[in-house]
Amino acid sequence: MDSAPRSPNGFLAALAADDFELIRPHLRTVDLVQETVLVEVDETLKRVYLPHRGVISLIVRLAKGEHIQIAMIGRDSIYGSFSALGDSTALNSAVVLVSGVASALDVDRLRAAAEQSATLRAALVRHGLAVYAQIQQTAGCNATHTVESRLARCLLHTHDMAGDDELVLTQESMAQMIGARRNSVSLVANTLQQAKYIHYSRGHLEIIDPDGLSKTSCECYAAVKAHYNRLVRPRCLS
Amino acid sequence: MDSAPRSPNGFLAALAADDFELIRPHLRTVDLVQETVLVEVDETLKRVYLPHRGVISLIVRLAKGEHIQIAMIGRDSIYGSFSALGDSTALNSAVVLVSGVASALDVDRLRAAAEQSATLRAALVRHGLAVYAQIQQTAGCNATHTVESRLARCLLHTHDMAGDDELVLTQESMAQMIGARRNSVSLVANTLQQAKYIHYSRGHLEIIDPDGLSKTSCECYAAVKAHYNRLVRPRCLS
DNA sequence: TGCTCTATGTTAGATTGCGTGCATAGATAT
DNA sequence: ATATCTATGCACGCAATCTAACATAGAGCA
Repeated sequence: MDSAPRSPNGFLAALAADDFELIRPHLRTVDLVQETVLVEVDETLKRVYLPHRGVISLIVRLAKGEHIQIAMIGRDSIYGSFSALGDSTALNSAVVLVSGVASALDVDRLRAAAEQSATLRAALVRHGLAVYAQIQQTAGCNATHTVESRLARCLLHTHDMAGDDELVLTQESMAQMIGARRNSVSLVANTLQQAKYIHYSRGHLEIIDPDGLSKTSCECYAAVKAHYNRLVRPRCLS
Repeated sequence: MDSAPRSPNGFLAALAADDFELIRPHLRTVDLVQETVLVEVDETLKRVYLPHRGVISLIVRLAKGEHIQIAMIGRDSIYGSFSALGDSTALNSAVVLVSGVASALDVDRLRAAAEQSATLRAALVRHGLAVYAQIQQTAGCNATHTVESRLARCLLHTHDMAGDDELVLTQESMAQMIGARRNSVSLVANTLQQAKYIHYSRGHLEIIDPDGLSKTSCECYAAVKAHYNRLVRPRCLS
């Protein structure tokens, strides 16, 4: 019970031994390279991804070329859980936000395994719901909260998901994540830096004071964390 | 094939005969009364709902007492599909937005049936994903689109979901749906009325020109419709 | 009929964030 | 060292929306 985790990915580590055996032979390790598009909306998802390090960003592309981030997948979770349970047409686009490493697995293999195991299906549903919880909170947050709150929230989430204090992120990409303009982000990022919550320079961002960021963030950070704790019991959102 | 539909609810009507038989004995008809809270976030969902008429609104409650609508469930779909597949703790609150009638079914019964039938599970996943698609579009929409576009989109969706041109809806409730203030809604609702797209009076709203509303609406309406058509093949979002 | 409540209309000022453009400075290449 | 590129800082005007308050008019009730 207190042995080292079988996998650095939370989804895999929490699986029952039987379920893990069903998919273990098919796992491949892949690099997650920042900016790589894993899948676009309406394409068929071929592989699910289980990050060990790094973050996958789920985004909705809008008509004017904007792309709004709706959720993030990190080392605690899996991208593509619902695809394995049913329809493998991607509902959104997935892009690597922070470089890292992941296990990858053919959707068909995972689907076959899920058809054999109710507990595996249950795990996939729970992880899918954790993403669902993120998305609904994003919807509420985007409707009413300020750019400053949303940025703080987003940085906290990224920090948790990546499990690393240093992130490679420009203000431009942060702006796209929260659906704001770059100059608006520049302003509030400056404020956060002066408050010593973060430090950044030319695309390198360091989270110095997560508690400080929490104060600036809206309640959405805590709300998502609570859902995650119940559904996924993550290591990084402890 | 061209017989009358077995049920006025799209989810039930599209089920294979075997799957329908699994749950038919447990269906109960219930009234959906406007403003009724079906479940609050973090409560255990007892029953799933399959509207024949009327609309159920899924909302996220935020810290300052706001409640933002993230999706709607109408006569084509089911509220609680994911609860039956896995975790039955509600991730959001569900409130009756437009009065009507629904079939209701104990979550436990549906879960038991789903455990016996892979095709039933697949249908539940597809309907759950249709809601997921709504929520992610709401997230993007709330981030960047104007109150006017969002209101037009929301009215079109409600119109489709309810399958009725006349809705009982105040400007206050519309405002809460899209996460805006009542006076902002008053302004744009006025514009829409002058354009002869809608007519309203003291809580009674009539959709006169859906095509006109489509022009005012952002692309999010069409995007959700496309996902629905693929996943659910609804009758009302033809 | 008159009273009251609720839904809607309207206004004014404040604020947030956008659109645009440009300046600056660190990083990289030559 | 110089040039160039990219990330960031910043400023100005503008549009959308919020906050707050008040006016009005149907609807229902006494």
